[in-house]
Amino acid sequence: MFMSIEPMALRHAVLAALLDGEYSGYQLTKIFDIGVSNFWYAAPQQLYAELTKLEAGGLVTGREVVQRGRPNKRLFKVTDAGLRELAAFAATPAKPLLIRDDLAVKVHAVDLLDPAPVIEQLHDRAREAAAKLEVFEQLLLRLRGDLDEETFLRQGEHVGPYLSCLAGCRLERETRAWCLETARTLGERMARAGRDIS
Amino acid sequence: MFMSIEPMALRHAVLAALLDGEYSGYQLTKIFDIGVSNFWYAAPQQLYAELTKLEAGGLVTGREVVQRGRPNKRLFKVTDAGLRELAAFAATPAKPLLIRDDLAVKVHAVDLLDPAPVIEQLHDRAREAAAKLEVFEQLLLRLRGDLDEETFLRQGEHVGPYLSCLAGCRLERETRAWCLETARTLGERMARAGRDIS
DNA sequence: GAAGTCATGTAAACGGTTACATGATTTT
DNA sequence: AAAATCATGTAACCGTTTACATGACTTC
Repeated sequence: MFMSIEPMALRHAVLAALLDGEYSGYQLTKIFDIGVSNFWYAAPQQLYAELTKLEAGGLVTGREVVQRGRPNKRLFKVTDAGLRELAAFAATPAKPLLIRDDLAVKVHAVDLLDPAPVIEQLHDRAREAAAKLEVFEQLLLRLRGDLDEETFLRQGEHVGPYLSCLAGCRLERETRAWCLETARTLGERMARAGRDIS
Repeated sequence: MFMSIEPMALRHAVLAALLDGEYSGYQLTKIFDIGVSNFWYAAPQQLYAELTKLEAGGLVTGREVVQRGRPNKRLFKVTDAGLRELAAFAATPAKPLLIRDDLAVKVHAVDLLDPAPVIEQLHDRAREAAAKLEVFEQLLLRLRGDLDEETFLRQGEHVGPYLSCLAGCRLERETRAWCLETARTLGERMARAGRDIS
């Protein structure tokens, strides 16, 4: 059992991601790249390490799966103790969301810098956000099957992943919109400044 | 001078926050609580430590200000070397935004947990988002003075802080909306489940 | 033949958080 | 008299990131 009471945050994200089945460390890295990526980022190496710790703590169990033609893998699932841990976690007050955004720092300082590379990065980010948005929207379709959203949210059995994915959609949509607007604003200011010189 | 080339992320946020004047460590903690809080979180102790490192690296200079009735303070401003550092930072590709959200983890797992505390936390988060939104909107008003937004963005001199604040507004607005919607959905499902039992 | 995927780790360095520590002044 | 604000730090711990390491099989 774990002695520590509070921090250690990745742990709960891993438990939540494992709730709907058995996955290997490698498969988890894929899940963290897509389905969970809207609320948690983790590097692959973190996941392998975390699974080892969770297994040592009895919150997940692993079983070896022998494969032909491929390396063997270990599939993990959440134990009863793991579920209790998640329940305890869910009942304690959430910490406010902590943001740290490189690109916003650059925009904040843009008046004293060359705006061109910042504009380029805003377009990059907008493209990434659009791509993620598409992935999330596909995921929503898959999750709700042939029901429309309202019906699914009222009557579906597993709405958690759907609801968290909706948050991801909102974030990506706004990110895309802000990046494009900001890039346009900075671009127009650049154009004007160029004209003023010539 | 700093030897390391890339990570060390707080540093750039501090430089960006210091661009519009001289501030003490204590004042910086206030700025990180408000104006910068839409793209970076830092604990007070981090800021004191970071200022010390930045000064040792020549990226900021501090000057002692003797005060009566209050402890003396040190005011810091960005040096030319600091500005060059920021410029170099702004020109390198931004890392994708990394998210880690406790509350979304809980929502993701909510189907197997007691939804009541999660709903409560969603309301808490919605309230916080609304409060932050108000602060940001006041900040926007202050920043653009008596110009309307469009005119200010075209002709204003310092639009960086305004643009980054717009991102904060978008985020808080969506956060509030998602939290309230999600809380309502979960609440209605709870009510139905309660009726089904009785 | 090269690139990509499946599969899992270790170790070192870096960054962030929490707890502790101090002390004067101002406001309630 | 107590609480809040101004003002700055140290030390220990925890969590995250990066670099390194390995190897078979599959697809282009």
